[in-house]
Amino acid sequence: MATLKEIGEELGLSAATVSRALNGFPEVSEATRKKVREVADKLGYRPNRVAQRLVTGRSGMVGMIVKIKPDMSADQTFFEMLTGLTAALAARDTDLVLAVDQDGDPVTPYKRLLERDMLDGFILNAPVRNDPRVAFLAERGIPFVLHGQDRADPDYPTFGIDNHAVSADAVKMLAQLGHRRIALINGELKGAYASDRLDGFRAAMAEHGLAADLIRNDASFESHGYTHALDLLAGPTPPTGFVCASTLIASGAMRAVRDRGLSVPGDVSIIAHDDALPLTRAINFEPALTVTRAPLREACDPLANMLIDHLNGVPAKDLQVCLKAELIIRGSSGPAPQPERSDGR
Amino acid sequence: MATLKEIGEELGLSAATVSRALNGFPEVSEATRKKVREVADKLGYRPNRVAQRLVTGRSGMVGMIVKIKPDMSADQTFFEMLTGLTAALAARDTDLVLAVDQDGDPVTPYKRLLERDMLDGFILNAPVRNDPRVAFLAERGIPFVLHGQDRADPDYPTFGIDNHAVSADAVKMLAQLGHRRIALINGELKGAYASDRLDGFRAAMAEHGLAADLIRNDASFESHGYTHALDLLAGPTPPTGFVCASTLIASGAMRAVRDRGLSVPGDVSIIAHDDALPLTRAINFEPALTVTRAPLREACDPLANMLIDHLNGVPAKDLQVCLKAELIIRGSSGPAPQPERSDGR
DNA sequence: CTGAAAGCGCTTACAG
DNA sequence: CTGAAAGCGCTTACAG
Repeated sequence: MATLKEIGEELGLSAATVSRALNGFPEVSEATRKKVREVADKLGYRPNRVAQRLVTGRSGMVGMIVKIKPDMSADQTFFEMLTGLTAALAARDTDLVLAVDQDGDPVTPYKRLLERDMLDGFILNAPVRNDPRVAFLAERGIPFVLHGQDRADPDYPTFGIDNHAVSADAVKMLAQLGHRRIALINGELKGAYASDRLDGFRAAMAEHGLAADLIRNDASFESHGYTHALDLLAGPTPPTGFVCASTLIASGAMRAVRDRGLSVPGDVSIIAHDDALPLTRAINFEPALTVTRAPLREACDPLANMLIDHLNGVPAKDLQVCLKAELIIRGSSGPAPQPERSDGR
Repeated sequence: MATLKEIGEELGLSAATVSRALNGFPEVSEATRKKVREVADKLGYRPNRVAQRLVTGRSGMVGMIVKIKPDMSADQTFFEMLTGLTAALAARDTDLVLAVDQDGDPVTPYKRLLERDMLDGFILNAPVRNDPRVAFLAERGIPFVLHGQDRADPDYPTFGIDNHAVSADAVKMLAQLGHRRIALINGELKGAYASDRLDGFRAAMAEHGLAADLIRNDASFESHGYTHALDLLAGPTPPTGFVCASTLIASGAMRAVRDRGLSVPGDVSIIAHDDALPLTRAINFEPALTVTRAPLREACDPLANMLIDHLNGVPAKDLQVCLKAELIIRGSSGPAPQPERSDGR
């Protein structure tokens, strides 16, 4: 493995100059830079990260904790994030170190990882409201970026989507199509995202003068979509519109609608939030699914970059992004069915 | 963060002596060692891994590639391994760096990981026969340990179970119970483990003078266990015994047996290989499942230790372990049903 | 525009 | 049994 010194010797330059040339320092002449680049390429130079890390005081590693649910339901999103984050971090010369949370206190895996290694920071995923990990890391001055939003006014970097608007937009669209009985099949309420969606749902329903009484909060399984939808449809005043937490839940809900002998969107409209995960593609539904869309994968680059920018001194207030999911109307939503009039008109 | 120098200053010792005391060098006096330990504890000393890595030339990181199948079927075993490996490696001061293989050439993710970082070695999982990753890494002199066995006579560290014996033991047990028609519902044949199991099955069937004609090789899903078992049971001479690649497949097979109106183990015996994954516990089957058992989790410590021992100079030939899975007889296996005699005897 | 020097925190021959 | 010194490969003030 070639070193800066070896490159320098070949050119009669010092290692310092070679370092500056390779690192794009402005004071190096273009001629020198060019020669250095050539020799570096010829020798197949790769900087020794460990040496860089020692001198810069950075480890070049950030941590993330994987929470393994007993039912493994986190997997799909986990792999999506893992793929995107490793790539995004690699582009910033950073490694992702994973640790597994095996259902204990939420901060212990962070403690362990911090003790063992000098990690530069953390990516916090799947926050709950006022996430305890935030207090833990903030207290110790460990930098991190939060994926999502766990409180109203954070003083650390965050990247996420506006989950309040996700539900609100869905309700608004259905209400404009004439739906009056709209149900929410939400995710598990412990997740901050789900409680934001619930708030958004209630607010939008109230705004349209509708009763927000058809609500289920549960893990994002197809089977839950099915059973909750079936149950809601069996009620006294069944919904004509479903707002679903995920395409998986929408899939179950759609199956339930059909098992009741109803059609989508003729009798019941369905809209879901779409993380754009590879397995359950909204476009492949019959009819194609109307969604609020925010590809999970697209959170990876910002998360990685924001964390590293923060490590480089960018203040947290400049690193807080909340995107709006895109509303995409497809075939699963339509006008509310005409009420059957009993007065004969 | 305290350093060796600071500890030394407090005691009037050199950093060198402190280093030796802390690292258990025999020439340090016990008195000195004790004092050093105390001060180190008092100051909360943690060695700077990056500095250690620079001087030892080791990165303290090993790599593993996660192969994400489109159906995410690798997840359960992946998380099991991730949990065990990170813990086992941490005990040896080593980090696990993951990269994701997105369905391309099997060696490209290794190339990328090697280019980016100075990894000390790799853990190779889910080998195929004569795995191409082996040639790639061996050619470059990169140390690795293979989980499983991809060829007859490897010259690198390997840890796995005797998959030939897994099937052979299952067949032998069923044959001794009088079963003559024994089916194998195997994993996907591209996996080296599955082809070993197939070989073992055929060899044992031949040894007992039985025809090995009821064989299915397919991904390890419950649904595959169900459809293959159903199909095999519908044949002209249906099996009375099933050897299943996994508890998941056994679960499907058992469902199929019952859907045919048959009972376990009265009409059909079922034995499966059990990785002891948390989700599908053999003991929870009704009746409890007879298995060959080899907890996947128990491979993690040996894999981590063997790789690091190898990095420390232990020759590959001393780092090749092939365990036998344990045969555990439970309620799902029993004597072959008495053939209904048509001659009236 | 470039170099010499110091230093990041550790380990390890080499002396004594 | 312990210390002084060199060195791992880099970065970065400080000089010139």
